[in-house]
Amino acid sequence: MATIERGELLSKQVEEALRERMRQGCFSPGEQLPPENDLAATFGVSRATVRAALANLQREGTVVRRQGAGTYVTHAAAYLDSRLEGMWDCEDMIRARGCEPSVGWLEYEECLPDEQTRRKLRLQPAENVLVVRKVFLADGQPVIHCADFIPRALIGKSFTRDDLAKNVFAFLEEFAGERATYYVAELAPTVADGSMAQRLGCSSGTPLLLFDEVAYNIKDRPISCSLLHHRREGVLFRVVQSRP
Amino acid sequence: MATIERGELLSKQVEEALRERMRQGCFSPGEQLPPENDLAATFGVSRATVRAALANLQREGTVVRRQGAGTYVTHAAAYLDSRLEGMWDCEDMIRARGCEPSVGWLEYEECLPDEQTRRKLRLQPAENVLVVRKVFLADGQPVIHCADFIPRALIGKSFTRDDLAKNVFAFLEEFAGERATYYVAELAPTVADGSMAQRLGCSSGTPLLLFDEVAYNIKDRPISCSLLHHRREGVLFRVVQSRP
DNA sequence: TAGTGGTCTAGACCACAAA
DNA sequence: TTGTGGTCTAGACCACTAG
Repeated sequence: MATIERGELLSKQVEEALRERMRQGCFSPGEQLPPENDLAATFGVSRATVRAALANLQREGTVVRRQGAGTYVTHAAAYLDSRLEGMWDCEDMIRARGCEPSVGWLEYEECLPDEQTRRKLRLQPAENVLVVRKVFLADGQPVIHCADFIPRALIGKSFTRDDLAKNVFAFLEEFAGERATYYVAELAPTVADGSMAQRLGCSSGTPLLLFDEVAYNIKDRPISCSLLHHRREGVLFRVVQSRP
Repeated sequence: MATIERGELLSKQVEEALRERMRQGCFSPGEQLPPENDLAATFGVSRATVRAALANLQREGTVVRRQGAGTYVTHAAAYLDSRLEGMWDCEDMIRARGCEPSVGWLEYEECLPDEQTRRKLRLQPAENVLVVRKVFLADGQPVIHCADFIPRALIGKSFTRDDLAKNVFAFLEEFAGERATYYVAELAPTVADGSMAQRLGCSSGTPLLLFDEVAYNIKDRPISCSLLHHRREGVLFRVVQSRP
């Protein structure tokens, strides 16, 4: 029943097989999973491979494990789509809520960054940045205001306005040959000011969730920073914490 | 130089040893770490053990790894204290920002929960909850308003007002014999209304970050839920995302 | 005491990146 | 081509929980 094949990652296949069974209700929330040795025998893989799969499920909160007691299914599996973890793209976030994403407005300019941006990107005083501002719509309703700042010097190829509608990380890979390996985001609550309210189609004073992010390449060099303002109705952020 | 001993978790010791060297500047941000085989030989452990240690460092964003290229130190190690991950306690959050935590105000009551709370805790219609409301201070300044909801039936021992000043998870372990194994939190921006503003010593309309949390025990039963309102100045939440 | 998950080893092979 | 990290195995022993 496992249909585990060589080729794909074995642990990923085991993980997906377990996930699928949970979706089908074969294992229900609160129930205990078979022991690792049984699973290893069932799938025809080593116990270490099963453990890798279970570790992934545990990290995302789908199962809870306790030494001596067993592995139990949680009902958190239902929340998997709205996780804060692994979010790299505004349009994916919107899709995760079951809406159709689009870009409703876009403008860009090349200019000298303000002091804070300059420091975040570790730029020399006279270095320019490309600033891209957009509003993302979910089923036609504005939900996210995004401002991306990219060091001008990184951009090696010429681009068009359409290229800027892409995710900043995709843009960086294509036009700067830079890959973001990690980012650091700071979360803060804020309220919409006049221009933000106008662009997001809400009234001034509406609460917004601000993500202040800086992305780095493998060499730990900052390659972009972004300010993302999320409307409360637009995106739901969930955090699942589990402990041993 | 490693001083790895039997007894403690080997992988934890390796992890700490590497962390310590990074703190001492022995490995600086942007630098490459020695290959896994070298580290294994240096510490006198197997490569799998080294990999477990590196996986932990990678997950928290302290290092970035790429197949074929190597393992690199990031500068994100400096942010380790303000992580959203692993936050289970308001006072710890406040300490993480270098402030002294205290409880500035506390009130509690036993009552019937509203419909939303009842559903979150999966309670029968007539079941009571213990509601505890407190305000946490950071160096004397109010920063977090916390409301905890605990099913009354879970509480087996009698308690005093002082017991309620504790972390809800510590309270549950002591007075209900229940351990929280994971929680699900939803983040949302909001603004202070009249009473909230008064308790938090801010003006009405001040932006706040709301955590709407539900905690579960190992059997996937909800054992408490909480509404946490954070002032922007009070707590800094950072999220570090890394990708393979 | 039996059975569970947690840790560790030694070795193998593969995929990928850089010189 | 060389060296890196990524995956997988088979087996061992330990720590904890429950009956």
